[in-house]
Amino acid sequence: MSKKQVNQIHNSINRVVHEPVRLAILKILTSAKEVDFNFLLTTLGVTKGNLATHINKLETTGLIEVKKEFRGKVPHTSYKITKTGRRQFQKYWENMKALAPE
Amino acid sequence: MSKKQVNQIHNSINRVVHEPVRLAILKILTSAKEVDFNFLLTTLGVTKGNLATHINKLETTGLIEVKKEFRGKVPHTSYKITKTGRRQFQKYWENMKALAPE
DNA sequence: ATAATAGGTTTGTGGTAAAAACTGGTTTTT
DNA sequence: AAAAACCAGTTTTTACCACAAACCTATTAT
Repeated sequence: MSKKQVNQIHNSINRVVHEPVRLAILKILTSAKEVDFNFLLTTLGVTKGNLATHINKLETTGLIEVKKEFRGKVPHTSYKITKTGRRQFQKYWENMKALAPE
Repeated sequence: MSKKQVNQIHNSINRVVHEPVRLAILKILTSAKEVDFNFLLTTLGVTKGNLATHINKLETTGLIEVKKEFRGKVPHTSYKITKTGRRQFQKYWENMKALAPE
């Protein structure tokens, strides 16, 4: 392995994507049709506050889209990955491969 | 993808390994024969203090071994990955694969 | 009436990455 | 001889960030 190849690779790692809980959310969103707050909550096993924070981060950075609606009188929030999100998720993994074992 | 398969996967991610600079160090150490402080410094492009901290973390968690010697009167420090380090690096990537796109 | 659900926000704690400054010596340059 | 640069860090400071716990408003189920 040459110096150039490894040089600065850690700088290419997108920290927003890199966080494990957010990685899991993005992974789920790449394959699932519909995903709502409760599904993520039970699937990931995190606290509500923590989940809300991660979702917020993903939304404000444009990686996911949030849809809020009322089902009757009950609020219901669902999420989907954006085109940018999908691209960045792919790109993240391309960069990570440079740090994986051969 | 089933719920069970994703459930809690983010908890399996070893945070010591997960940090990009440390990932890069471990990647280098899996293939390089000899690696010293200066090589890492110039290759990674981080500050000395930052590098020393990461090295410390890797040493105290048993992932790398530090060898200090004098070359004449000049101190020289070199590093190698431990058996545990190699195993954990492998394991980390196995776990990460569950979060990668198909 | 009470508890549970839904989808959060706010607050507080602790950990951590990273840069900058400092250290104490050695070697090289001028 | 003095200055600059190298070696391998430690210490200090800054600033962010993950996570948990508590709180909130409203609705629905028992």
